[in-house]
Amino acid sequence: MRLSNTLIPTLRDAPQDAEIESHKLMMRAGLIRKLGAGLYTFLPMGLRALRNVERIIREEMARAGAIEVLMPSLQPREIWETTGRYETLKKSMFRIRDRQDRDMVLGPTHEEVITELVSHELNSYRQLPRTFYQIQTKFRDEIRPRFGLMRAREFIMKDAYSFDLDWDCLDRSYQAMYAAYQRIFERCGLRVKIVEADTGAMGGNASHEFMVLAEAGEDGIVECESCAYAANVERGERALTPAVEEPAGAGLVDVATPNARTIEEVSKFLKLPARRLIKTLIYLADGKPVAALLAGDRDLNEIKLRKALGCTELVLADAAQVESATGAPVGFAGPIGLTIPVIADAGLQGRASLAAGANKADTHLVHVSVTRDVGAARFHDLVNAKTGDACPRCAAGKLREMRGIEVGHVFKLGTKYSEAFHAAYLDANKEKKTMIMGCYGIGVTRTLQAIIEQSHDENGIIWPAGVAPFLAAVLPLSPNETCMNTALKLEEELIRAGIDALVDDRDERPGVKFKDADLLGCPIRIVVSDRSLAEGKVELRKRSEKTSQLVPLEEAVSRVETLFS
RNA sequence: CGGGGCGUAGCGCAGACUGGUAGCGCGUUUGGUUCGGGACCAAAAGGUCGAGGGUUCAAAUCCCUCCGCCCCGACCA
Repeated sequence: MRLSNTLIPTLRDAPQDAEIESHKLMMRAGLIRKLGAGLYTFLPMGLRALRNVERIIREEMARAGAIEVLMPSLQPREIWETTGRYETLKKSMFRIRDRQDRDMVLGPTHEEVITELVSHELNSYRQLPRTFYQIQTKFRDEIRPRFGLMRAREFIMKDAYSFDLDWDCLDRSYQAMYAAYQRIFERCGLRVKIVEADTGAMGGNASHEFMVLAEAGEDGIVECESCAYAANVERGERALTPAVEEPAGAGLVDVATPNARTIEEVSKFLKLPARRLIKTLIYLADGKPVAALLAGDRDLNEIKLRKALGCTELVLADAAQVESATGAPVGFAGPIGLTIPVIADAGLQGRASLAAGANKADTHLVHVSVTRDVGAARFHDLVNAKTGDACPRCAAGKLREMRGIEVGHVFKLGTKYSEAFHAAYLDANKEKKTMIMGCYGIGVTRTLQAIIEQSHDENGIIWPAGVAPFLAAVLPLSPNETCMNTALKLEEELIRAGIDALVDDRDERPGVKFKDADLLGCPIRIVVSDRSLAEGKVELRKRSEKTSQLVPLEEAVSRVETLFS
């Protein structure tokens, strides 16, 4: 491909709305352009790389025995009502009406569609197990689209669904997908961390996320320094050092703490470290107030709290609700004397000599003993694990926090969807059984951006060979016909060898071509110029390396081939 | 949805407080010189200043309404 015959609009400066490196580079290298919030056009370079990711996925899905289908994005409301998700996902779905006033949705995912299909088409144990997948555009009305393709409103996803005979069978399907995912991300040049994940609203009982470690990642991860344990913070646990009962000590004392509301202010005022304070948060669980207790140096995990309470809706109480529940303004809530239910983080069990709000304006209590003063509370794991906590799996390990971009997610779903759609089969004994499902997603467009986030330098993108839009960039440097013709001939030979090459045939100075070549990030750069041509040679350089080598012109193609064999 | 910020040429920005009819760098076009890490000289094109309304002799600038975009938070398969 000649650069002058395509559209690769590189930018010297990144648009001001691009925040993270990968987003800036996708804009600067002319991969994508924005149409609106969370809506992007793929330009030729972006599309070529995207197709490469898709190709890798298709190859690995085929190897794992999954079957490709393509389902509609536009879906009738009814199938969403079948599973009750028309209500639960209402806010995140784009909903539209057709000319007959029928309610439709733009599919945010396809469990309903595939299960509806399978319920009609598969009905014998002889036809199972089966795994279907598609690569399809999804639509989600994200509260806040951000970071380019990382969280878009329209994006491409590979989603796969397994239909199994029983739970053992599901385990095998799950394993096959898990292994396929490892291969896919490896071939994409990504280093991924596989973590235990929360199953969220999808239901099901086991789940792993494939995370690309990156500072810009939206997900928090905790991992053990010495064993294999790693989990999304949504679910990550910590080992509790056996609850040593601290002596209760002196009785409760009121202390005036004027205007000290936050943990930081109270800590400073009482000269106590945050971990000796009890943070009391008032929540409304399905509309009813409840107090959640945790140590001052901890962050509450709402997913854990919701599970512990067994409620569906959980919102932090507003100032008025806090005041009516505790009798004190926000900042002075404490567990003692509360009439609402109290639930406490297990890490507080046995602790003493703590401080807590007194449920009275400008007042805190000191010498609080959890056992003596808050004994009636229920204890559950309610907080996020953090760096330095003990590993829940191995004795010695300490946890550390990291951030990641979720590029893949595998779930054991169970029967939530197969039951709703009566996806069942007859077994060898003519008994009717419900299929067991798994589902497996890869954010394809997000993966593309994650590759750039993980593989770039100050000059631009460094494409891994498997996904590069072009494997080689050919730069005719000298402004004469010999040089240009040599470059074009080289391109032909590369194509004949099955290597996609991009020839920078623009009438530009060397510096411009070098800068753009670095920005575009093709794995191999071939410089053709009078200087080396005089000796019958061209210059080869890997994008990932600083040094180049001179090779005879006629050997150039074979040298490129060996670099990637 | 709450908080904050932004919207002026393709991109990055100044001008706004203190109203007087729009500017800089890069990019683009033409001509010339140049040619190994974003060249130089000369000439030029390109803007309903996000939209609508108001105040004023006069609005990019002041006021009101709306729209779009970004960040933090809440939220979320």
